[in-house]
Amino acid sequence: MPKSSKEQSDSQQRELSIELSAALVAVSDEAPKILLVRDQGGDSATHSQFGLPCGPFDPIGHRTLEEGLRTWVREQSGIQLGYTEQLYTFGDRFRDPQERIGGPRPVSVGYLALVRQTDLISPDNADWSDWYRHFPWEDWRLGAPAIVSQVIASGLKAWVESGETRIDKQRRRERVDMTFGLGGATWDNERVLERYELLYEAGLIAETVTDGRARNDRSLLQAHTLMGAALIKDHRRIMATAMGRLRGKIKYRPVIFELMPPNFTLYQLQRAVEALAGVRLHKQNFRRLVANEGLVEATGQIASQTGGRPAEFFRFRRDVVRERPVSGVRLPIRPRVPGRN
Amino acid sequence: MPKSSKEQSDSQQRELSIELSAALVAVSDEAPKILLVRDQGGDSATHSQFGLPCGPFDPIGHRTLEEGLRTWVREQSGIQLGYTEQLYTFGDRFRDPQERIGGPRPVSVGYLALVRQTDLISPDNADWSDWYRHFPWEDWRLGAPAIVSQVIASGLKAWVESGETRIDKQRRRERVDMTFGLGGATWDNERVLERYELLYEAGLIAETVTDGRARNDRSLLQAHTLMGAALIKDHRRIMATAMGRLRGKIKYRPVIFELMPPNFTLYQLQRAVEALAGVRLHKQNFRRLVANEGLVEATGQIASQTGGRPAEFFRFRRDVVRERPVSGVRLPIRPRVPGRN
DNA sequence: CCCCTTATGCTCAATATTAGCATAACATAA
DNA sequence: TTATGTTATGCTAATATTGAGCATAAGGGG
Repeated sequence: MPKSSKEQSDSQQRELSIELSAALVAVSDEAPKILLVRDQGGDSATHSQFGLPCGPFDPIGHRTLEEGLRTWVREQSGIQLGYTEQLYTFGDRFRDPQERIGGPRPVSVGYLALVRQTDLISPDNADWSDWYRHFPWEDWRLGAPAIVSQVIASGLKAWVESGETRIDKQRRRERVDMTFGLGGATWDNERVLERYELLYEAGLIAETVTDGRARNDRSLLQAHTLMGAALIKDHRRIMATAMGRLRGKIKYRPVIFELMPPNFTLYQLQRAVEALAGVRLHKQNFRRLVANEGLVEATGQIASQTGGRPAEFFRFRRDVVRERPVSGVRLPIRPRVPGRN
Repeated sequence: MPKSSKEQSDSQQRELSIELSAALVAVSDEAPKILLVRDQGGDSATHSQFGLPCGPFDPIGHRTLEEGLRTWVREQSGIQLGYTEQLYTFGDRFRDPQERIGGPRPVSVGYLALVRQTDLISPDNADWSDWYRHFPWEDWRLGAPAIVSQVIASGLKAWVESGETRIDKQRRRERVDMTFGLGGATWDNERVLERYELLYEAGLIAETVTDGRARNDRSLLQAHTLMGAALIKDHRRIMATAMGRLRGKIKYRPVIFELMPPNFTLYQLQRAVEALAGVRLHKQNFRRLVANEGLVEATGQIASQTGGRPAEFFRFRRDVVRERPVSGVRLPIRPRVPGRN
């Protein structure tokens, strides 16, 4: 049996600190948005100065972790959080490059928070950023993104080839195929985190560089720019976790309505789902699903607006939640080649 | 804007410690099992001396949270963990009654770990306990458990009535109906945590008492005994989280095979799923689903054993995971009244 | 009024699911 | 040896759910 680690820990645990970080997600202009704040310290290592709202957990002042999070978000962005859900606790060593140069060992608890379109005023010091600016390979609404076939596939191929042994290469290839839907596999829109971590391991994104490699390689920098905007620390990883979770959750819980204004047309609803899921849906089937689940009810009001027949406004039926175990919005996915509806 | 909490936290964060706890789950004898270890300190407040394997996270000695967890589990039970997944991080104040009398503020990261039947030797100082001994209301394999209609329904009714306002009572009733499938709602086997927390709030289980109420009320003690065996700290809450997650997960990921021996009959597989899900399934449909998903392949070997026609042994097809986004084992639920198969 | 756009109703075929029926292959008791 | 009980396994009819698309309605702008 291994030596107990108790003695060590008692004396040295002081190094510990818990950081609370929030991925605030909203949808507007048919794009998923994430709230970023400018980092006071800056983080020259990744050339990024933006990150998620975050702050240390205060065991005295904060009654719960979530309360601490709410406080920090309010302070940094002025936003009062609504729907909030814990994502994951990250504690790997050297997550934050600061740690190498003597900073404290960070453990960070990531949260997903949903913000309604109507509340979407950009606060001081913070900005709503298009989610796909940081994950350009995740948007399949117009078909397979160019960056997958042009940059990622080849980059990952090189990584596969750089495997030590035959077995190793084999395993790498399988992992690549599965996570990126290459080699005949299908693209699973929920595997956002797995894809991010694979790109990280393969050295294809900016964050990897902070773990040692040359920082001045021009072509590398250029490639990394293509691969989406990085954030401080491991905040892009938290974003990936958030979006993966959200993509999964909209399918089996009616969380999408946390992002919608009180009244919306079915098409607006569909657009919001599409923005998050990163795929286009079949319109008629989508409305049938939503209607059959009894998720919405007509308000009687008619939309005044955009070219075409006016649509009716609907609202979320809060009662369904009480009635029965209610599922979210399944995804009647459309064929790759965009057709009429 | 509220006063920044930064100043406070810098000086007083020392109080912080992170505890790693693992819910090790296995299935044997058609019952889900959980590994409990005897608590050195004891916890007179809840009359329980058993808890999950756990220990403090050591930022120096542990490279990752999960590694720390593995170390602690190995030390306390001798078990080398296989499939492991992080559940949730609990940080509410006064989770642990020790805290009231000056103990440190605990933040605890809970994990779910799956242990294969074959590896099921009960280690020193630890025991595999029937999961339903701690959650007797969760087992619906033989229909609605008596405890729900006889003890819980009435207890929760009293709690509903003790609501302050009309609105308050109304809300309580809705919550009760939804989580326990009363008043026409359907029982959702995944809501294990919600049910536990509701019982906790309503004061129907032993853990509640540590938050203030009389400890010597005889009828109360008796009622609490009926309501399943408690554990130290908030370990029963972590158990609830684990089982809820697992019940959800077996439906969409093939995790059930992490609990099975390499070869098994389809009925053994079904029994394992039933044990976890807490419901009985339709046999023929179950095997069709498993077969259609391509999750298993026949080994050719025939079971020698129990009364009836011998069954064929199957094994998990590891390749499916590579082939496509593979779902778990959906639950073709059988009617309440036990019938033939 | 024609044409473009979006909204909405509806159908048809392909699959999946639910609930059983029926038969096979063993063990054991009459 | 046969009847009976038990579990395994194949198969089917009735429903429900999906996927794909046709068709019509109802606006706006030339």
